[in-house]
Amino acid sequence: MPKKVVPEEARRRRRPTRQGAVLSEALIVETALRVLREHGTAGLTARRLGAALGADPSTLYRYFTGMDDLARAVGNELMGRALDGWTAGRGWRADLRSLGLALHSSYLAHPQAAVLTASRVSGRAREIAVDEAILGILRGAGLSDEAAVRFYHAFIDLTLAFAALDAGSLALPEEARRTDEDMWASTYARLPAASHPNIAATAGHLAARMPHSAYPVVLETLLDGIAAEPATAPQLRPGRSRRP
Amino acid sequence: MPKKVVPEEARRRRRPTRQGAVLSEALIVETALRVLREHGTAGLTARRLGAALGADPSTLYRYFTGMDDLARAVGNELMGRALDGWTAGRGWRADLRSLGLALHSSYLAHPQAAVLTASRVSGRAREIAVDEAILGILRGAGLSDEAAVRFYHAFIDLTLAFAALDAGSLALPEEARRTDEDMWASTYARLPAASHPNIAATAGHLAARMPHSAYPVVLETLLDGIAAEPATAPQLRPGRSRRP
DNA sequence: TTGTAAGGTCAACCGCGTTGGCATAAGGAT
DNA sequence: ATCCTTATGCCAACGCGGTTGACCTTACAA
Repeated sequence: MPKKVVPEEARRRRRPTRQGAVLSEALIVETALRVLREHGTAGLTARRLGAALGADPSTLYRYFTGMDDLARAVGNELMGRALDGWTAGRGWRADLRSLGLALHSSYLAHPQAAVLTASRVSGRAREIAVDEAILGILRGAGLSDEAAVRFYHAFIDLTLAFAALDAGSLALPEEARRTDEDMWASTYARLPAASHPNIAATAGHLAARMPHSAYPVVLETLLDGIAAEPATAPQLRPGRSRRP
Repeated sequence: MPKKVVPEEARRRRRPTRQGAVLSEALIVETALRVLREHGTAGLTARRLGAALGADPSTLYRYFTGMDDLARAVGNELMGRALDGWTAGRGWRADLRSLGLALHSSYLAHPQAAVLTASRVSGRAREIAVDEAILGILRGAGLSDEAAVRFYHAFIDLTLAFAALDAGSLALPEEARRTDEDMWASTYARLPAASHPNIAATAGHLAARMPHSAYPVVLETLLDGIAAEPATAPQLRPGRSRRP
């Protein structure tokens, strides 16, 4: 058992496993994403990941201190993928909106992985890059440092919190997911108007809206809130505001 | 092993366990909350809960179909506790704000339980009661059914998503929590201004704000968004708006 | 008073993360 | 080319997890 994990950039010897695979941190993370997709959130086990890699489970401890550490590496990978498919330059509001949606959908593209990682701070490089980008947009929009941090905090936590929540239902086994979605059309729609007048009156709207994410709605109200914040620097470029 | 779980209200025989305890769904849920607080999110195991109740682990399967079902019952309990400590009647904006904060703090009062349950829909009675209350406030404020449902969805998902996120860090072992919080004062504060100018410039604000929840900030922007929605009914009582 | 089955217990199954010991081959030094 | 070191892989085992099937035992209905 390793006394310490060797950092990826210091690795020299790449001994193939008995079954011929040459391991690396990137290969393990990538394989973990595949295993998560195929076997679900609880299906990422050291034994199964080892088998998928053609390696002994204990070998993973040469690369990560434990399954927890591996999970954080997976989270960092999702952050990086979001940032890769994103470009700035169309004004603070459009940039912030597109970054939020990119993060949200990067996580939802791997729901089982998102459930496992979205609530944890990895502190790794690509996560820090995302933080830097958000603060840059807000400060570039002319907000004071205090306001920039206040809204950075709101923005990133909102995005990750919704990523985790929305991923939660997507990550359910197909059958359970349909059951949950149907609940709005069955259980809730059948509550008697006498005891639950408001649910009864809106059952149709509920069934139509609840299976989708509320993230875009809340994100827009947050952007409205940012737009209403007085700027302290002259370069404020006002985005499309709710009250033009 | 039971073929089927007998619903709580149909139970007749209350045989005490070998160690004298008389079981019930309520006692089990209450004990689960205690075990969660004492042993953490991963510490709620059938064996440990059985021991805390003075019963065999397999006895739990007479009351719940599995640990998953038990978790949903715990979540329903947290919903109920929030609703118990809440009263309406001070206008839609104050009512919605206080209900959101009540839910948020009810979950944060049991962080280990919140992590386990906040992302799951229980479909049980007290959760439905919360849904009915929210829809009632919004429709009572004069919103159209469509708008009421849109903002109900945003409100409940926002609240639960933040409850889960914020509970996540509170539920960490004391040492890990301090490490996470200190990260803003150590790792982030030490990033060179050359590569991360925006983080470097705001390090002080970050260290001060990040350990707290962003929920109140986002909630207010959502309430602003609701206030800006045109009412279709005459009884709209405008709350304190951002633009008076 | 008696029969039934609800609600307990017991023992066992298999999978989990993790660890200590060991084998081997990669790659720098000579 | 050869040797030596040690990184990196494998193996076996530990304790704990959820869950199950078979089996008692006793509260209640008839």
